[in-house]
Amino acid sequence: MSFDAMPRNGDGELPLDEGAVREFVGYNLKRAYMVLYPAAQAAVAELDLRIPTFSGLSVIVRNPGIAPSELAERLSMERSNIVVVIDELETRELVTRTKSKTDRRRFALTATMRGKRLLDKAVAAIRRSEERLLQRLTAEEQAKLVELLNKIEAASTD
Amino acid sequence: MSFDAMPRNGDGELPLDEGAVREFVGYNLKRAYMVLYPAAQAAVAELDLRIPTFSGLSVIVRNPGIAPSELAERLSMERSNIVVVIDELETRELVTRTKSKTDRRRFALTATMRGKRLLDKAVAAIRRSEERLLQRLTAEEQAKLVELLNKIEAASTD
DNA sequence: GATAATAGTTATTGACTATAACTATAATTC
DNA sequence: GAATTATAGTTATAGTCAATAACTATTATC
Repeated sequence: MSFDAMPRNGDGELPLDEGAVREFVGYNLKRAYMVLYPAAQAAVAELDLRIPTFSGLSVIVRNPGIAPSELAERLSMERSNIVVVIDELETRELVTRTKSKTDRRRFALTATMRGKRLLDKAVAAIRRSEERLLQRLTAEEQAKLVELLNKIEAASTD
Repeated sequence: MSFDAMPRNGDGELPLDEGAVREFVGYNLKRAYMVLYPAAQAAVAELDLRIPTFSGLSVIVRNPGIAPSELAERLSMERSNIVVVIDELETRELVTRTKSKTDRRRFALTATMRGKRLLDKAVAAIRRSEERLLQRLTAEEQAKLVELLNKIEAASTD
């Protein structure tokens, strides 16, 4: 059994149908992402960080000496775009960029003390933002969600 | 107990740490989205559709007579950006745009036969794409995932 | 009737992504 | 070991989508 869509009379009293998009996991994914992303953006903006810059910093802190190309791969970004991120991090003295001795094509990226401290603050800020927005999900649900998301991510190599 | 990050020697033999980003639901959301979105994009591209155009069409088909501003609201898009979508749909004769009689500021958008047929094809194409990429998830897992995503979306009004 | 609000439009900007072309170094192949 | 190929980083540029401001026409409100 199916219900035909009713023509709208322009007075806006009929509830809007969601459209076929709602059947897709991708659309639901995007809608949820569009809740968390702007919130995270606002959280790090207070520390004068953009999301890509924050992401770069977060990987460099945990991987002292990482090369830009490795960073790009890890974050699935183009090398050309990672350059801008690194420039920003270096200018703000959050990261140092030194020539590798074993391969002079490469740079070794290392977070400064200042970079580490700022990262800690940024992490805390995004945590607060997610805590607020994920209130309706239990810890188990959040874990389950991440597990399912990671299964999708893993499928990209299929 | 914590493990300090090991300095990298530049020979790339150490596995890269994920960085603090991975702790966030938002990051995992984005990574999964970045698997499904380009696939859906490629699927509808074969029908000469972009994702926003497809989304617009999908809502108009189910809501004959819908106004552009309602469409924008339903898809969480700016009115100014919806105009481009509608232009495209009208030019391709997938949708008709007629003045509302009760409120002459408004347009009434209605899908043509051609629009409905193209939507069916596009829906089928995205379905195939998602079926392939969501193979690792059971039907129950997919349902659970959407349920959790919708809880996040609902939190946007908090 | 004057004022404010809404619908649609246009132009423009910004953020992020993607591509191509280039230089330097290193790895390879003959 | 010289020539070729591949890799790392960079620059410039373009594309996509989202966001803002300013404008006109119409309707609603005071």
